[in-house]
Amino acid sequence: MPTIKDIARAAQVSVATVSNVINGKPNVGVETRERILALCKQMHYQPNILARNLKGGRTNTVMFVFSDFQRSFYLRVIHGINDCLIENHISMMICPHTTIGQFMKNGFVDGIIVLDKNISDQQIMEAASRDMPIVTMDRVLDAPHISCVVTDNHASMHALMEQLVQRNYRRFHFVGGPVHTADHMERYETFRKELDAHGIPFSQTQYFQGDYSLASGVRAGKLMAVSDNLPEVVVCANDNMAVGVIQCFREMGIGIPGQVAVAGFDGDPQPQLAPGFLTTANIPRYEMGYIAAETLVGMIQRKDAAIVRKIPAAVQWGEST
Amino acid sequence: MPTIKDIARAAQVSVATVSNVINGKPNVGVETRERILALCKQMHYQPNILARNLKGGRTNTVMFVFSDFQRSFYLRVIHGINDCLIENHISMMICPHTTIGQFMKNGFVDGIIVLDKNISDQQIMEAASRDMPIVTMDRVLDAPHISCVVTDNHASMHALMEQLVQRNYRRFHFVGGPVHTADHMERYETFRKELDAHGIPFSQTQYFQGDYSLASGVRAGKLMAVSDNLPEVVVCANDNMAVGVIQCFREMGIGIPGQVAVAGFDGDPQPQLAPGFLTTANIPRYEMGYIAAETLVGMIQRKDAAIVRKIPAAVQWGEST
DNA sequence: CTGTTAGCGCCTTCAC
DNA sequence: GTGAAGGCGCTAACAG
Repeated sequence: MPTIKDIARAAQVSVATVSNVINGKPNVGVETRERILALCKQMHYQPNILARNLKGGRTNTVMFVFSDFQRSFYLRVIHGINDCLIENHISMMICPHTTIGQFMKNGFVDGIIVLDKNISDQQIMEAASRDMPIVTMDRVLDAPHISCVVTDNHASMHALMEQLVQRNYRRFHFVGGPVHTADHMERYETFRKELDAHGIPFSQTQYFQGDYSLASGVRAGKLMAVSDNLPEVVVCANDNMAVGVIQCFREMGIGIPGQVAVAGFDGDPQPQLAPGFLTTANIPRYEMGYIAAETLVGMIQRKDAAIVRKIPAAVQWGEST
Repeated sequence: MPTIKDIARAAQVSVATVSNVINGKPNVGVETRERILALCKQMHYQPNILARNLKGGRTNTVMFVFSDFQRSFYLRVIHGINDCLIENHISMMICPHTTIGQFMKNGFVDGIIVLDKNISDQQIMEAASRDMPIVTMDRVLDAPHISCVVTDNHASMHALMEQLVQRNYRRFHFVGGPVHTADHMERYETFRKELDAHGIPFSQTQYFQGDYSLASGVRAGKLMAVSDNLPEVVVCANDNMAVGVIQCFREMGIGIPGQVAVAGFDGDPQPQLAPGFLTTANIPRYEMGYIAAETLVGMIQRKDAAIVRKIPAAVQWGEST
């Protein structure tokens, strides 16, 4: 690999001049510039990013912190991030939470996208406090250099409920996720608010506690069935639990949507169900990745201020309702 | 961020001594070493990777070249790679084929894993010729610094056929992929060989040309059905086509496996089918990623010679046969 | 317009 | 056992 020195020698100029040409500085004569450019091409010169960065420049690399390789829909997030970064000629580095230390700290990357619950809020804040632009996904943090991209649970649940009410569903059950999670709280809150808005009553006997797992959906379904407490429609805080409810009902011979309708929330492919069967709020994973990357690039290149972007999930109507 | 200089100043020693301590050189007094180590911890010192590499060291970073974010099973490959790299304290950089240029060339990464058909053999060879350790996946290249990790189509098809024959299937159809692809050729070749080995005849009327797409599977199925040319079992060069065949048969009221059995090859989740329904050769994506990374790490750290690793896919018996 | 100089943070001789 | 000096490839500040 030729270095800037080799080019300088070949062109009979100083390295500074070559550097100026490469970086598009105007202070170089036309013929000198052309000559150097030609040489660069001819010798296949590639500036060394490491050396360049050592001097405080940019690495044109963004880090994506992410560990959950079990959930295949995350590939869509990565895809979105990647597409945006490609357009901006930026590279992506994927790091699991275990190895971020060395990179967060020494300017190896220009910015960070965090979608990893193993990272504490504090770690993120700390990195941001060193002027590192950061975008968090699925988590909201209030700090100067931290932008956030999250699902708009309110708008999404609102839209879903509007459609359900419009189709004349009146007796609702709700299967909730872990009570302390933001997703659960926001989804449940809006669910209740919508019922109130339409004057539909709701009591504690209509609420079932789950934990986002399929098994907890099955449990909830069983509980409804054995206590002969069937609603017109079951709204679940996520798809997994909805699938559990459906499986349970099917096994017990309860018709869907004939006897009970079921709706979920997430929109990721459910191998146990026919595609498009489940009515759900479809979180746009690809788009959220793209938007996260776009936001980060703005912060890096244009010093954009931190911003919280709430992305609504479109209602995807299926046969389950 | 403190630099080595800051540590040296705080410890009242020269930077060289600090450097020696950090790099585990023996030529430092015990108490000096301890004092410096303590200081490093206390000041949260992190050596700057960029500067370190400038001097020809390692970046401890591996590049994974990959573009096909449509196929979700690739997440499993990434997972495998990632797990192996974590164990070796190496970071992973994911680059689409569009941005590899700058990285392949200037020692920004210690090695490369390529799983991207958009990269030409020649590009890979060229990078390898500069002493860059490379592992290709799903493609075999014969060059000094290039190892390869591929599916063992022969062994896998062999195993699949053995089981089919053992279950007394005798009349086989085959739906092939694009004839020039290595996967098709190897799978078909072994398919034929197995038939021969068991004295089972096969004629051109039993071969159907597909292109790995679901649609081509449907076409093949239709062709068999309308020409009243149904076998006991249809072996497909991949799962997609098998799903097509199955869909077609179902629509035409042909029982599976009652009238015709169907087997595929790949083992990736098929949203149209119940999980575990299709009999197939299950390619271990995670493991292949892991092995690819492991191989690369060996080449980087232990200067292992290039090697071709063929990974067999386990037969996964389902209800379709 | 072009060249000289001085670092960026670290590591590697080579003295002492 | 420790330190001083030089250099990796590049850029920025300043001279000329």
